[in-house]
Amino acid sequence: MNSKTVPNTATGQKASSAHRSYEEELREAGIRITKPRKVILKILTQASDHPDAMEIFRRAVKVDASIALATVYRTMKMLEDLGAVHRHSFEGGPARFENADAEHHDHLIDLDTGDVIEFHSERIEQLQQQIADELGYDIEHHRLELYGRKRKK
Amino acid sequence: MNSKTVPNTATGQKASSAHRSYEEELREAGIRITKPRKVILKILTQASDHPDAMEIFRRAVKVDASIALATVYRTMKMLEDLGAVHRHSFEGGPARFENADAEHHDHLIDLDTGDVIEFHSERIEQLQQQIADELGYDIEHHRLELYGRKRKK
DNA sequence: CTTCCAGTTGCAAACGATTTGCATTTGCAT
DNA sequence: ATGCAAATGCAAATCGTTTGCAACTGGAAG
Repeated sequence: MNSKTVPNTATGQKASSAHRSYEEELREAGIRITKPRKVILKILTQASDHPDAMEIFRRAVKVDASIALATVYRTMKMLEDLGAVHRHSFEGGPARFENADAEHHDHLIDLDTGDVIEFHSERIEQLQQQIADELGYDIEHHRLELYGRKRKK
Repeated sequence: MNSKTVPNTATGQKASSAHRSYEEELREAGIRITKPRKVILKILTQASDHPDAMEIFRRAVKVDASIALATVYRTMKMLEDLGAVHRHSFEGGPARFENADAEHHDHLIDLDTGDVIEFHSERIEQLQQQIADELGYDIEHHRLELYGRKRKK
């Protein structure tokens, strides 16, 4: 009860089916695969929502009570630097993460539930590009978030 | 060295010329106009950039050394609730504020300098609206930020 | 132009999210 | 098995922001 992929392509299986497993990525990058990391990576692989660090920590502790919150933060930072996950800082709240290997998309955040719905508009992307061009800038990345509530009726 | 309005309509005078002065707004809302508030409001009226609370505080202290940072935060919250200023939380950094009575616009943040360039695309607004419609949502507000660097050459 | 008190203030302590220092483990290449 | 840089857990530190509280002050009422 926290996130949905909207173009709703297939039928709701594990939304974030990593193409290349996280462990493979770490191995390729020459980064150690430790016990706490395994736990966190598994949680991320199974997650179909956009959990924040504390939520990941809660799920991790259930598997291995000795894992520290700091390790979750360190691991998420590592994965972000590696490009394996994306960090989103929605309105005020804590940063929330999602697997990076999905196609690019933006988010609509349900103000009542916190649910995150993903969407994508090629047309908007083009317009953004065009605007940056006109302003003489190269876009590194962007952020488009719609905040709203389910339409009544 | 921190913000520019891009459509660059007129020649760079006080970018945020409040239509209705802040003091008028407070008065109308039945909110007291105190000494520290006067200082902060003046700073905001003169600001042509998007200062954060600490920056507003620094400028305020030059005028009246006894002003507290907490007062700046409280005043900004008050103005935001009043709808007189907009709060933007760009990438990680602290919240930055701007006068609310300009026409709606989005932002391009210069990753090298922190400068904020404003832009507006009616077409993008329409597309966002359309997307929300399709998803069955009413947009409360949105956030579109482009992060980039000045194009080389 | 006093009086009065709810609204405001300054200050310091509390906060939530995240990061960091450090001494202790632990992957994993040898 | 061995060695050591990398990673961990823990606690303390940081950053931006909020809050409790006692002292202070606009500005409406007299």
